[in-house]
Amino acid sequence: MPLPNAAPSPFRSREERERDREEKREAVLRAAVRMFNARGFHATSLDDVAASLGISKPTIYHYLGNKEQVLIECVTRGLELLSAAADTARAQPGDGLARLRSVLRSYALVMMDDFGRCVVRTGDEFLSPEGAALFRARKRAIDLSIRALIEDGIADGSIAPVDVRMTAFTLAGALNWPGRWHAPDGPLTPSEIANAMVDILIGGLAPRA
Amino acid sequence: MPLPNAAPSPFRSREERERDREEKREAVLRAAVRMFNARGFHATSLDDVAASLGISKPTIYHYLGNKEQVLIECVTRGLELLSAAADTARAQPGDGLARLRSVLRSYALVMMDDFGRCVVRTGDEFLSPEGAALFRARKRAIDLSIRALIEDGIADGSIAPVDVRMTAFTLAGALNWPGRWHAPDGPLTPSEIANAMVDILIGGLAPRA
DNA sequence: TCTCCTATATACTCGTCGGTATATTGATTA
DNA sequence: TAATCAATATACCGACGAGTATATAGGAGA
Repeated sequence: MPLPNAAPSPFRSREERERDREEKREAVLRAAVRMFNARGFHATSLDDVAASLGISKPTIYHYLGNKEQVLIECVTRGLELLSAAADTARAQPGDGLARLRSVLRSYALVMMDDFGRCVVRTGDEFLSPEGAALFRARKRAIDLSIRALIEDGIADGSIAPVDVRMTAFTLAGALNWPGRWHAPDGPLTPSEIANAMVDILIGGLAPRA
Repeated sequence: MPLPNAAPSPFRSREERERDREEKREAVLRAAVRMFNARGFHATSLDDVAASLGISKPTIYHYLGNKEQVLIECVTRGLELLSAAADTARAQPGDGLARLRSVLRSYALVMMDDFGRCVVRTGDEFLSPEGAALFRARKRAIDLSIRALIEDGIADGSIAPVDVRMTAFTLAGALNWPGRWHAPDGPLTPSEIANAMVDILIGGLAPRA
């Protein structure tokens, strides 16, 4: 076992080196997604991303294959957050409406995260046909999760008998939007925004009789 | 006065020439907006647009100043459709909720039009700072229109006492979304989609007691 | 008729950017 | 210690695409 207060060795073990590498990869991704979100994918050059990290472009290519792959990794992370939100909330107790509410809230929060934002700001047109197909498939899976939850709610009577497909589109559309306009330094916290939006969507506008 | 059935003269008067010019300008804009929507602004070259009309790039420059101006004219047309929708529906009779419903419906329909789509697909990041400022100002005006309508409805009791700002964001977000996913050849007509979405937004998901 | 304007094309410039070839340095391993 | 591999840089290539210089052809007006 190591001595207490042992000076950190400059010699890295195999696992340490692998961890370093992973860390650098992540740093590239984080820098890239921020710039993609701020300026748009096509308007961001990998030279810019590299410069923002104080490195050079070939270093990025050392960690990631090409520009599209950088984008795909970013959206993939966002999609994973979204899927995780859907899956965990779905496994919770409560009636359909309560579980849907929970999913919607998490979904909205992800949309105010850098990687979540990237999902909604990345149109199919930025990806190669194969990339776009994968992207659509993963979004579709999330959509189906939400639909399933709505169906549950209708079945147990906690949700009104709405058109499931259109409802899922409408909810997702509304909750995607903060990905485009929300500024992290605004007066409202993501949590407040998520709560407010979900309440409006669940309750509607017409006054309750 | 002209003879009945006069053969159309190949010699154009001044007004005819001006009308011709306007028509060609419009044709360029229509071709451009379709391509921008399909492939994205940056991925569409003016050579592509020109080719789709069977003309050459300098001809586009003859009618429009530069690529950004082409985009600005496209979004402007979309924004005008949106403003018109808001203004005409707002002047109609009925309580706040009824008028809001009418605006939302029109808004959704515009989002399934080429120029309306362009508004929602064009991020600020595609525009120069001045262009973006103008764009934001016009979107803000539309947002304020919708907020005013919501306030009217709350005042007359036809709308529940919701948070006006967040509600406007939520509604607009939901209705913007068809601009990104709606395909003109889908099974549902724009009118059906608009109706379904507006019903969901107005009524909410929770069953009425 | 001579000139000017409009509409259009061809052919070019020039900057940007994705991607790569290659060199270097230092640590790892046989 | 020699060979190898990881990490990084500099310098380059090639494509693409916005925008322009310039030519032409024909109608409009003086």
